[in-house]
Amino acid sequence: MLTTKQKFADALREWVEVFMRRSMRETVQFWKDAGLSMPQISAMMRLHHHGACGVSEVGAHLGVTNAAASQMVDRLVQLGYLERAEDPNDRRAKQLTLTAKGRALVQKSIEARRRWLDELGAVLTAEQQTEIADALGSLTAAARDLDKAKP
Amino acid sequence: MLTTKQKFADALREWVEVFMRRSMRETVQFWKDAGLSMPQISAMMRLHHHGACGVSEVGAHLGVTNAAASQMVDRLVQLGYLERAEDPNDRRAKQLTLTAKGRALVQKSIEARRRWLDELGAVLTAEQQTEIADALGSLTAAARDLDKAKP
DNA sequence: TGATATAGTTAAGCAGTCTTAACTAATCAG
DNA sequence: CTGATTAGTTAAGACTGCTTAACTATATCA
Repeated sequence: MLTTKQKFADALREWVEVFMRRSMRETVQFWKDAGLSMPQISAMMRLHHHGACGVSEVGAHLGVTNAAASQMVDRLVQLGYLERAEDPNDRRAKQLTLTAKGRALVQKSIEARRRWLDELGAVLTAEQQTEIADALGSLTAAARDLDKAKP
Repeated sequence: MLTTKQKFADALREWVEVFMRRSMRETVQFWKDAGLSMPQISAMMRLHHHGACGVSEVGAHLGVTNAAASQMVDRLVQLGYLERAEDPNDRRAKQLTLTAKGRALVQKSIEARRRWLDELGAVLTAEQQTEIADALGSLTAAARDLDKAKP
């Protein structure tokens, strides 16, 4: 018989198969339509979620050298999605932030996914929706804790 | 005040966001270490989940031209991850399949994500795990229904 | 049979990503 | 102050990924 742990892992694995493949593909497609690549998306998402940071942090996040990060940031600045200002505390460092244009694009990408998720609500009862919302709340909290523990 | 529907949508959106960021980053990193890129991953995953198919199907899946798909497939064949055989029913078409080497790599990537999911289970109580498993079950079923209705 | 459509390949060209190596400029440690 | 470290940039070179356009070979239709 299956243990609680195994059932949990199986449910999660199945969910990943159905959802992730769809969501990942759609997301990449959205950004490709906007003329941006995976690394560029990752960089902008990093800034959206973690706020301003330096060039090396972006590089570390993507697992590339500072040189690569610098070049990529430069392209995003040219395109008007990022702003690259001098850090007032350390004049060697730069503070990267999303411009209004950058924030708008991130927002649009999030909206696009939301529309698909909304369709799901339509085929579930109110009771199911409440249960699922609660369960996913714990799951999200657990994932965030794990991220904090070892980012 | 938030409606049931809104709470549901928010919980789902948040979870997808947290999971996507983490999973996408880790997956891409894993394959980069193996010397492969996102499109190459997608192509191999497509073959893993849907079985053998032709070059154009891979292209359609990735949203690129046949020429691009053909070139990419060629690289994967050179690297020994894919096999490109003639379709016996239609000699114009090719049947792409994963080689043993290709299957091994896909398996290793799936294992890598499973480890993270295990960690997630470790910080949740048995009760929470059961609730979440149930919730994800309904969610996955609903998503499959939706896919059948309009694929 | 002959015209047309389909599956895939090849070539040329452009842009993005990445690396290493050499460099500038600012900060820090002694 | 001097030397070492740190943040970031720049340049050269290799490679991927993509596109369009031209091409081969097979299949289908009338």
